[in-house]
Amino acid sequence: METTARTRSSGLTAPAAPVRSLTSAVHASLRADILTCRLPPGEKLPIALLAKRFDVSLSAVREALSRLVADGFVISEDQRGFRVTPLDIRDLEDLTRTRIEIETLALRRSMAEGGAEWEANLREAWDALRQVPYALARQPAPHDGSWADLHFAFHAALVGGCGLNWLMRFQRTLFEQSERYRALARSAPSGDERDAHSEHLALFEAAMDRDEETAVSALASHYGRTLGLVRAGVAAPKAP
Amino acid sequence: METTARTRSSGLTAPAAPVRSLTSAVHASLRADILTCRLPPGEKLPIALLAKRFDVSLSAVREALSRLVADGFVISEDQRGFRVTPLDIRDLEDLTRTRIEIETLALRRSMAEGGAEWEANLREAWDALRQVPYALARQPAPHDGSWADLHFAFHAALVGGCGLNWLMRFQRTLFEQSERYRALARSAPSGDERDAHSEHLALFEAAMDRDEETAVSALASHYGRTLGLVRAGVAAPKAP
DNA sequence: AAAATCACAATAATCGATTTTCTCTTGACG
DNA sequence: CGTCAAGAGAAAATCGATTATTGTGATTTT
Repeated sequence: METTARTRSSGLTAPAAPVRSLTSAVHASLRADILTCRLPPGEKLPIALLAKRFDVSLSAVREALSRLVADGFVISEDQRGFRVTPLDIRDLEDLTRTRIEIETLALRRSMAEGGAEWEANLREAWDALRQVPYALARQPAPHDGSWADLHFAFHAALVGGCGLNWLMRFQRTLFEQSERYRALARSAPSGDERDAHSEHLALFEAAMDRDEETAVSALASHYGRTLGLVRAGVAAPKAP
Repeated sequence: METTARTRSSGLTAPAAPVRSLTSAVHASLRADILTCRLPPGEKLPIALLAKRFDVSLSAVREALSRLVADGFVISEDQRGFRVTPLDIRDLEDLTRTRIEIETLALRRSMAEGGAEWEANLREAWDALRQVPYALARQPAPHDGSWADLHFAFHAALVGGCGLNWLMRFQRTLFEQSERYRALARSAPSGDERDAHSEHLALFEAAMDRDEETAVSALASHYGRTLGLVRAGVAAPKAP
């Protein structure tokens, strides 16, 4: 029963493995570039070019791309290669609503069934997150201990007591997908000025108090705010 | 606004594309074998062997396997190759509970918000399903118009009015994962003797009546029954 | 001038050879 | 006896070459 701190790769960043294959390395690198929008949505991903850039063979790139397709970050069409999955505002709305639905579900279950272990993990995640200033959220890439990484860990800990692995997997998928929209919003001129700290704090306290209604509404407004910010950011994208 | 009957690839079987690349063909074939447990859970998938069997190169197989990893039907470990994702009873329970949670959510939304189009699609899916005897569920592989295919289409239609694409995607994922357990149960000596027809009928009628509570409980017991059958089937697997 | 056609360049898909990493066996050593 | 280590064999990962497809733009046809 692996419980607490191990390698402390909180989650968002690549799984524990310290890169055991070239393919994995390329996959991780591309993934980070996509998550942060350094590789913009819709961008063509020419295999030969990438192979040169990473100094590996075509096959390695191809397989890395296949994995990204699996993750939903890249799309492929037979005979027409790969491209970064496009983003659009309609998808973001769908994503956000689904996120609220799923996490509400999971959060309720966690609060109802979560034991001491859940509480401990949640507190730990919150303690770690609170110490990193939100300003660092713009860090180039997520890595162990980065704000993005701790942010994910916090939200994962919130629903970590629900007892349903599949639900948590979906939560993760949705979180990662949203990450790209967040990156987009951050790069926009309007920036994102928000008090993430107090939003998270409210969430944390309501959860620890097992106050379902407060927690659930805090969650919904937290995500609603994210949606608003991204919408504003996308509406006024930086000049080409 | 693509609405009604087109190619009528109801869903479970491979997407419309008539196999545009070798890789896609291998992927589809392996996928079908895994879904039906012709390739048993946990089975090693040696690349060279598969390449010979399908008469294609290593790369093609490798990429097909990568895609299956994405689908969750295959797992891979760097340097140690691929194997069919194992099944276990704990996962099935998780899967079933999550399924009930998610579909309940989606079904409620559909009933609350679904319009005439939703009703029409649902009726169409039900009419198609009711005409195929459940006995044919044992058909070797899902294909357009097979019971498995129509069964999926029916459940997809049920939640098709929820308005959340992500939720529907998850519904699909869960359905496909369950398909493997169903196959397992069918192959077991205890078989699965059940009145799927009336279970589906009850579901259909409650949904059309917009009777949320009845529909939701019908859904839960429908899946609960599936769980029970599979459990029985797995407990008494056919001899090695 | 617009549409259809053809040849060429660019890019993706596929292949089979080569290199690297694991795994299993055999035998020495504690 | 059980543990550990070296080495042969098997399998996976990687590579770069080859083949097939697509897209483009010039050329021809209506």
